[in-house]
Amino acid sequence: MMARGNTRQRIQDVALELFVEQGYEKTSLREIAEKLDVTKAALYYHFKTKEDILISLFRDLTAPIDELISWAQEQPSTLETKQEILRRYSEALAGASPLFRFMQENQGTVRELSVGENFKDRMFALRDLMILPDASLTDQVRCMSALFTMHAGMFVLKDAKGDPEEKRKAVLEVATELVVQAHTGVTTVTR
Amino acid sequence: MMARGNTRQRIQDVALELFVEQGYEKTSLREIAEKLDVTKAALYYHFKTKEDILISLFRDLTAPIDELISWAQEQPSTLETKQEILRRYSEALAGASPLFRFMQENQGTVRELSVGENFKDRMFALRDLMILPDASLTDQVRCMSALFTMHAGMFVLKDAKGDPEEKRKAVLEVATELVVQAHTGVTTVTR
Amino acid sequence: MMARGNTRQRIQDVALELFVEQGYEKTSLREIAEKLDVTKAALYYHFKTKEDILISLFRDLTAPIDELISWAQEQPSTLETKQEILRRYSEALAGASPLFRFMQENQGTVRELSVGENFKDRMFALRDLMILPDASLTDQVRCMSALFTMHAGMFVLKDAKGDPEEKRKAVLEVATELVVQAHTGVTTVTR
Amino acid sequence: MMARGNTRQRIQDVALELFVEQGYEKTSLREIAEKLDVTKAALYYHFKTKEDILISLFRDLTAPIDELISWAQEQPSTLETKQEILRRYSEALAGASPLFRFMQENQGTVRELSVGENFKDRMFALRDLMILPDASLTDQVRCMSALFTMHAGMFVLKDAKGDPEEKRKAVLEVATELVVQAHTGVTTVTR
DNA sequence: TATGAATGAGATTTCATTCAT
DNA sequence: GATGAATGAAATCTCATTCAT
Repeated sequence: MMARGNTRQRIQDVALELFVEQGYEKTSLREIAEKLDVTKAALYYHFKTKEDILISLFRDLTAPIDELISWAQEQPSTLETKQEILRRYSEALAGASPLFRFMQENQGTVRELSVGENFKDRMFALRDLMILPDASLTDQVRCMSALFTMHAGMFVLKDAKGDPEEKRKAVLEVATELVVQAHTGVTTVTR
Repeated sequence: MMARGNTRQRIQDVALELFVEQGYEKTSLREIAEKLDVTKAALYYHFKTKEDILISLFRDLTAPIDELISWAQEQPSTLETKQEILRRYSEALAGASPLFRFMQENQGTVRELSVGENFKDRMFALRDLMILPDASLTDQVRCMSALFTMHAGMFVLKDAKGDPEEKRKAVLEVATELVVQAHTGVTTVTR
Repeated sequence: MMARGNTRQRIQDVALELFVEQGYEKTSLREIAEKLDVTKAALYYHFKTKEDILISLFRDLTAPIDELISWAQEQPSTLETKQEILRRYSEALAGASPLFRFMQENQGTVRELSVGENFKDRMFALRDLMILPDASLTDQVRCMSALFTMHAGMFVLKDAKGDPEEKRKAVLEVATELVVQAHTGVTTVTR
Repeated sequence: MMARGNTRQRIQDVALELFVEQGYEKTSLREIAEKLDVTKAALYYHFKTKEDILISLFRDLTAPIDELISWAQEQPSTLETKQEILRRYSEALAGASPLFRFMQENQGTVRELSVGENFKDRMFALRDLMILPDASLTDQVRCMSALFTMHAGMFVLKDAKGDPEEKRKAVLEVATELVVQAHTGVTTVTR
């Protein structure tokens, strides 16, 4: 009989780990339960359904992004604000990177989960904060690209050599440049 | 009773449609069979397993990319070559966009399928063709970002207004700029 | 937080309500507990098992019937006695009509519960009190029919218009006539 | 490997037997499958859900009753018609008596199944055919009682001694008398 | 008096797959 | 080329029940 009281948290941890590793659909509750050395029924004491575990995981991710969005919506829509958004977003991503990787790799599955909508909404909100309404198509692509560079960058560079913090900086730099360029039509020459 | 003989093709079409819409795991053979108005057993006459259907779909996607890669490997590693790679890649993507979207949204699931490895290999080959071995971290990010911009661009801009061909051009333009910048340290000012 | 001490009673009330509405099997302890805003474990403080709740409910129903039966067994087996039995039975039924309805609609489930036997025994005892041992088959049917008319009448006429007390009287009248007829071979002409 | 082709029918037979014996809820598909020596999955080849098995069983019961109802609706609403209805109903019941007993004993469970409504509708249709719209409350009870006498009679007299056909006749006789009485105000003296 | 946490057993259902015809 | 019938494995989920606190 081991120390309890943290079971809910432990379920979340193990579930996230397995969801990331194998995908949501391929991870069974049996697997989660076995890894925790509890019964399947115990999972149902803490979460109403399998999807519920996922949802609870998402709340932890979306909270910081929600904060970021509402902060941003109160700022003037200047280039400086946008640079700050990217900076903060970069940190939020780094802080929840496994979940984010899961998100990225399971879009298809997650799409029809109730949580999917929520996430999409966040992405669109962010996009609207980055984009200039009357910008050229090319500049709009730049802004989207800035966001996606940050998403992708996180785990694409995972197997590249180098310090993670340095890599994050490099990704942020490229993303920032894209936004600057979308706003000013020039780029800071970086060498 | 209509003339058949094209069942294999029809299976592929319906399967792709459903895989894209719902994901691979969530699509059952029953569903595919019902939509085709044949029995599940009929599917097994044409394909050895469910995964086999997926693999057959991938061959159609990977073939053009393989051609692109082997063509590129015989070219000199110049900026012009890379620009041409992006141009050709853009077209390959546009030609198989549903499958590509499926790929993107089901990375997690597809990863452990035999087909997953194949795809990853292609991506790495492409990356190696775009990147300069001794480039700065930032420039490497730019090259990756160029590739991902193209992936994302396809379906992120799906709901944006405007002609698809124009959008493709805009995406290609931004991607090209990123690569140019990674190679020369400057950007073509686009206005 | 309101003053308690009546929890046992409240459990019985809610359980009866749900058992009647959904059947015994389909009603879970979770449901009962939730409706009472206590935990399932609390139910187990008051009752040893789920079946125990049912049994406790039955005691309230069977007590008046038991009284009726033992009273009847001490009376002479005359037509007047039988009419009085029906009269009293009618009142007992009216007083516990939800439970009776449950009984009626869940015979199948209740049959193998220990409580089932008890109930059947009561029914047979009543039948033996109503029937003449050497009566014709037809007259025996009349006596059974009298009893069942009363059971059914209660809730079959539920959606019919009219005052419940009047309906009870009408049912009792028909039942009484059946017994009279079984005993005398004639019927009181009622118009 | 035994002779097949009749599996669907065998499932229905075994299911009815167990449903009658233990109730619908308490009968598991495992049990049915085991008794048939097939796997649970085989049941799902023939029926979409557990409820579906029940529904299929009901169709066999309701068909003759439906015929009876539509025949009756085309007849003049005379006493003779009503006597004929009872006669035919008696036969229909005798022909499907296990199913009917199940129905009677599982009203609670069956009520919310889609099949429940159907059944209720039939009962109401029959009632409307038997009842005189402007009859006294007592006469209405007599008509309902006639119907219920027949339902109950079937299996209440099961353990009584005597030939089933004779018992059926006796039940029919009592039911008929009730209807006659409701229509004429007198009873045929039967001795 | 009650709760929080958990269990063991079992329910219904779904799936990919097989094979004789 | 295809079907009808079935299987074995596993999935999600529910339930009555227990027990330390």
